[in-house]
Amino acid sequence: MIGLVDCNNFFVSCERVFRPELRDRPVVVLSNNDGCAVALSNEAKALGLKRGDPYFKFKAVADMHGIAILSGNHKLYGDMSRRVMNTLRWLLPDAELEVYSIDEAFMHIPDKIGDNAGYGRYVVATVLRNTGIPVSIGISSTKTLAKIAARFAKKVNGYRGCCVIDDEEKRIRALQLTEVGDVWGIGRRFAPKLRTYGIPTAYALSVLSRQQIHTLMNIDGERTWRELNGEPCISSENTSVHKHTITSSRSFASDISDFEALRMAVCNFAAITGRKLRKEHCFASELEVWVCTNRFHENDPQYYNSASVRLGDATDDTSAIATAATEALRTVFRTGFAYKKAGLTLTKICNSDGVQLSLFADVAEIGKRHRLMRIVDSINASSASHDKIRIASAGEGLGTLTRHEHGPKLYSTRLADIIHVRTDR
DNA sequence: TCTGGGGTCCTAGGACCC
DNA sequence: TCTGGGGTCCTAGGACCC
Repeated sequence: MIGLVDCNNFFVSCERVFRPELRDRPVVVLSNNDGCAVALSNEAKALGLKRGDPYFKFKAVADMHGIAILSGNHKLYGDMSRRVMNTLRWLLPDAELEVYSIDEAFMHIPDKIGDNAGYGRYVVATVLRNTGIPVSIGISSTKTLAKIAARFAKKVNGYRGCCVIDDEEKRIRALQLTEVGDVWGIGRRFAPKLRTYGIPTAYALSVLSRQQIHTLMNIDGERTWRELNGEPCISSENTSVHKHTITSSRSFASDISDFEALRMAVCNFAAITGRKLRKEHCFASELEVWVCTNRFHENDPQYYNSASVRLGDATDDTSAIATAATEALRTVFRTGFAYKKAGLTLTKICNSDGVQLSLFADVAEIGKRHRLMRIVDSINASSASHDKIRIASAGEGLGTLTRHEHGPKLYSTRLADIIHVRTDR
C-alpha cells in the first residue's frame, strides 16, 4: 500500500509551532513581495479567503477580522520540512520514503504492517509529537487514490487524520464523492472540459472506456484513469537525477525603468541560481534572462522579452553566470518601459563529473574559481540571508527591491531568533 | 498603490536527414 | 501539369504540480 503524508496548512503550521498565540486564529502567509496568500489556516479559509488571493484585495477583511498576516519565511519552512521527513524515515526505516514536495511524502507501507489505519494514526501522532506539525495521511493502492484518501483524512474529522481506501466499495464511494477537478492530475483547464462532457466526478471519469479516455485526454490523462481504477502506474521519480532547470525570479515592490537597477537584480539572481547549482553538484551551460512589465496595468505599454546565452564552458561560477546574464539582459532591455518582474533560468544542466570542457579551457583557473565558490558558500551558509559575501554587481541584495513588511524570524536556524521560555510565572 | 515563485512532462510543428 | 515516405531532434507553449 502507498501512504501519502500531507502537512496541514504547512507554512501556517510552521509559524504556529513557534508562535502558539497564532493557534485557533485566522492566519495567512504571503508570497514574496507580500503579493498573494500562499497558505491559510482553516480559520482564514472559513472567512472566504483563498490561496492566490492578492493581499491588497483582502487587506480590509484581514484588518476587520484580526487575521494574522505573515511574510513568507522559507528557510524556516525548509528546516521544518526536513524534521518531518526525518521523522517519517525513522518511522519506516526499511522502506523508501519518496519526498514529493516541501510538505508531502509518499510512504511505501509493507504488507506486514497489517492494520493500515492504526499505523496511519500512529504516524500522524508521532509527527505531531516530534515536530509540532499536524499531518494527514491517505492510504490506498495507488498514489492518485492515496491523494484522494488524504483529502478525506484532512476534511473529515471522524477519520482522525487517516483515511484508508482498501476495498472496492470504499474506492467507488470515495470517487463518487470527489469532484473531477479535485483529482491529482486534473487541473483547472481540463476540469471544466470534462464537466461539459458530463463527467463531474472522479467516479464518472474512472468508468469511461479506454477508447473514450484516448479521445478526451493525453497520456497523462490515461495514467490518472488507470490509477483511479487501482492500477499503480506513477512510479517513483528517480531522485538521483539532477534538476533540469534552476530559476530565480522576483516581482519588484515598485517598477524599475533603469538598466543598472535591473542589472543588480539579475546579478542577485545569478548568485542565487549559482548557489543552488553548486548545492546540486552541477554545472550549467546555458541561461535565459527575461523581463516583463506589469500585466495588470493594461493601459501602460506592455513588454516581455527573453534572451538565451551560452556559457562558454559549463560552469557553476557565480561571476561567470552574472557576466553572461548581464549580456543577456542587454539584449532584452528597452528603455521607456516600467519593469515589474525579471528572472534568470539556468538550463542545459549536467553533473559536475560529466562536464566537457572546451579544448583550450584554463583548468587551473577553473579549479581556483571552484574552490573560491566553495569558500563563499561555506561562509554564506552561516548567514541568514545567504549573502554575507556578494559579488559587487549584486549591490545591496534583493532586499532593497522587494517588500516584506511582515518580517520573518528564523526560530530554528538563527541563535538570535530562538524563542524565549518565560519562567517567571 | 498593492496581483508569487519554482518546477516537470507532453505535444505539435518545424528543421533537418536519408 | 505533375511534387514521396519515413525518420530524428529541437523548441515553444501548454498543462499540470507544489
